[in-house]
Amino acid sequence: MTLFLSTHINKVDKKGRVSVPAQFRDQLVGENFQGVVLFRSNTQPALEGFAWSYMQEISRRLENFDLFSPEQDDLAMTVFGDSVQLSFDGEGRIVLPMDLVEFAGLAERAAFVGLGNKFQIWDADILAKRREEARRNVRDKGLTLPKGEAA
Amino acid sequence: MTLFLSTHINKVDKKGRVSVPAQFRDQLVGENFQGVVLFRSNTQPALEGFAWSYMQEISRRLENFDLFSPEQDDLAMTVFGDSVQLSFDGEGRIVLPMDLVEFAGLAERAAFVGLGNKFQIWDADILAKRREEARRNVRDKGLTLPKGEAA
DNA sequence: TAAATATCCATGCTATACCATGTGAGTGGG
DNA sequence: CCCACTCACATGGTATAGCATGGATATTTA
Repeated sequence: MTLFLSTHINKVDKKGRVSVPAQFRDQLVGENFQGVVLFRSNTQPALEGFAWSYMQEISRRLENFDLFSPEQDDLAMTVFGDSVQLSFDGEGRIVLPMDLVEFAGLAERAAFVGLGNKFQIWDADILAKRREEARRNVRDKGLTLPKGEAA
Repeated sequence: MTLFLSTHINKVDKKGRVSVPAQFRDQLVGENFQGVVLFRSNTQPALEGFAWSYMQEISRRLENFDLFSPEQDDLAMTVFGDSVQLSFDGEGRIVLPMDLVEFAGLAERAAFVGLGNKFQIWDADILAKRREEARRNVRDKGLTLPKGEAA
């Protein structure tokens, strides 16, 4: 079971290369494909990363839609068509395509945020603001975890 | 498992030749046939490409219909009759037939869009509009993947 | 024989695999 | 308890092989 935890900040060099945190890499050993799959978050200025095997799961779920339904077309195009397969180099780095760098507003520092079976990549500064906002929401609205359902 | 991911844009030369992205090529090469099977999309101005192995899967599913039933005939005719087999040249290129080029409105740049177990070929400019629409739909309608039955 | 199609050859570029260096944390010894 | 050493991880730079692309030549077909 892959489990991405905690937040790690690494540098993005001018070619878009960035080290995937070793803790995350360790979760991916034994995969057929030594690397990650990235695509744009639908709701946030961030990239979402998965193990390649997780894409198979997504592929299976997509088949639950009716074939030729507009919803299926839209999802398939955004999920698969917008995704990229990035393999590690010898040092465990990936190269982020330019358009994804722009989409996430990535500057020098990239923040890898573990979210269980997936992770996100944020620009560190944007994430800091976003975090502050989230904390405020939790405090103001008194959000709590319901018992039972949480994984 | 074949899994077509990401979008690649390649040039179409004046003879209709276009390189199939190497990433896709690796998944398309079978024992029987070195190439790709193309269809007209039923819903969009695009071509759909499948691996040879996927065609066998479709063939298997068709056998679930009664032999010689009108449904089987109709399906088989549209599915197989409209399909085109295109083999690679030494450099991994295919030659797109004129009628398919017209159908998809292909100009200079052809976009290969990975959609999981199949891929589509779009004119790059037309795709840009369509992709924008797909992203908007996913975001506004809050489309998500349905939960799978098994984890 | 001419046109259309397939095969072969040549080239520039870019992605990626490789090598080399810096740095910080953790450990063991003094 | 503190210091030094070591190792793993992050980071920067470079070279090479694969890939996309263009053109030329052989082969087939009408």
